[in-house]
Amino acid sequence: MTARSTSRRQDILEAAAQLFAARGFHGVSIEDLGRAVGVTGPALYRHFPGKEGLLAAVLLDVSERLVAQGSTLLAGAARPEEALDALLTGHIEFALSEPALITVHDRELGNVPEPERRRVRRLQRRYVEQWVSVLGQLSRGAAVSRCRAATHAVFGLLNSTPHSAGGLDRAEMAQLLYVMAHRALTAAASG
Amino acid sequence: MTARSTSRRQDILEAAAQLFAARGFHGVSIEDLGRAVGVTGPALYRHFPGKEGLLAAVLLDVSERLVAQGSTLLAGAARPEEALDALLTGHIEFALSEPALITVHDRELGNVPEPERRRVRRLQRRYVEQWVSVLGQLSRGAAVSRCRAATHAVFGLLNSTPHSAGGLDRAEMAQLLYVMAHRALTAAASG
DNA sequence: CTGCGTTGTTAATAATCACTAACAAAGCTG
DNA sequence: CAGCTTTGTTAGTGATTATTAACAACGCAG
Repeated sequence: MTARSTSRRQDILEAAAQLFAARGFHGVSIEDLGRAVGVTGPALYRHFPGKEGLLAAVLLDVSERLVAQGSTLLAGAARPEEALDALLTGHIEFALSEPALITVHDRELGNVPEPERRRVRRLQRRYVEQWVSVLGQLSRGAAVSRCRAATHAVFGLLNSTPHSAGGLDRAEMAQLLYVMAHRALTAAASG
Repeated sequence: MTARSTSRRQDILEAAAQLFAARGFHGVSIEDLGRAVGVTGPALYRHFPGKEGLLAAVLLDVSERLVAQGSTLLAGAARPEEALDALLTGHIEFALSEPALITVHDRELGNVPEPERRRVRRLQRRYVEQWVSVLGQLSRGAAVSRCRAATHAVFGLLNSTPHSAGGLDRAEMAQLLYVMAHRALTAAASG
């Protein structure tokens, strides 16, 4: 694999994330994807096995990055409070930097074929469990199912960024999301 | 319009909400929609002008119901604290009762053609403004753009229910969502 | 230079899709 | 009962789609 083909492949992945986020998997054609990187549709088959395989590559990439980031952050945190702070800050940074990836990540799993689908699900589950374990440490006595539901709810809050997008600048938005998510989680952990 | 045709029309709308929520607008065919209510595909054209018109009807219905519910609740609330409580409880009830409608409502606007699209957008905006006005009363000094962002974020939190779905029973989930959303909003209003 | 792998192209294929046309049953209205 | 409306059917039609085939330019290794 040459340097040129690597960057072309990366261009396709990024364009695909943008288009899938904006119009949904079935709302984007192979021709659309090619045009977005300046080639014709069938050229994509030189880089990916097909449309579903392209989506699978996008989802595997984002899922792996989230889990890897989570592992790194958890390893560097001494106390659970620090861990929660790191997870929140990291996820917010990710959501604000790559809104298209975040959108595709929680909408398009259903269009990924097996066996990649199973792998993506596993990674998503592992990322959720990283949050759940921190939440469990912070709230003695809270049921795991409650921590899991709270984590999903906070993901919904944080991942709403791509859809609201609006009037706040990035720093204000990051701070707002942090304080809202933090309060929501501590409320869930102590309720 | 006979009683039978009304119920058939309603059946189609409900089936369409389910299918659009599960697979996305472009992931559902007219044949799929017909089969879901026990008729062939083309029979739908007796009740709706086409696939886009059907989606528009679904979105107009849910948008109107949310605004109407919001108006009723706001009219019955004496103080802003009561209003917020009512909006939260009402939205949670809606999201838990009709997850498919909630999902379609915040994903499929882009596939609604003009001029219905404009009407749906207006209704969605009015519903957001109902929340924003209450939030503004509760937090003197907070910028409107901040209140709007906080409202969108809380919608993301509350509307995450369809995707997590999991281990909690309905009453527990409702209470968890309430406390998380309430804390998140008061944090946003006072930060 | 020669030859080969890489990365494109255009053209064709087969499937699917939204939608229309033509026709049929069935119920209400006169 | 006769006729019109409602609601359905099956059989097209034309457009779009994902994918494959066949072929061309191009860079690079020998």
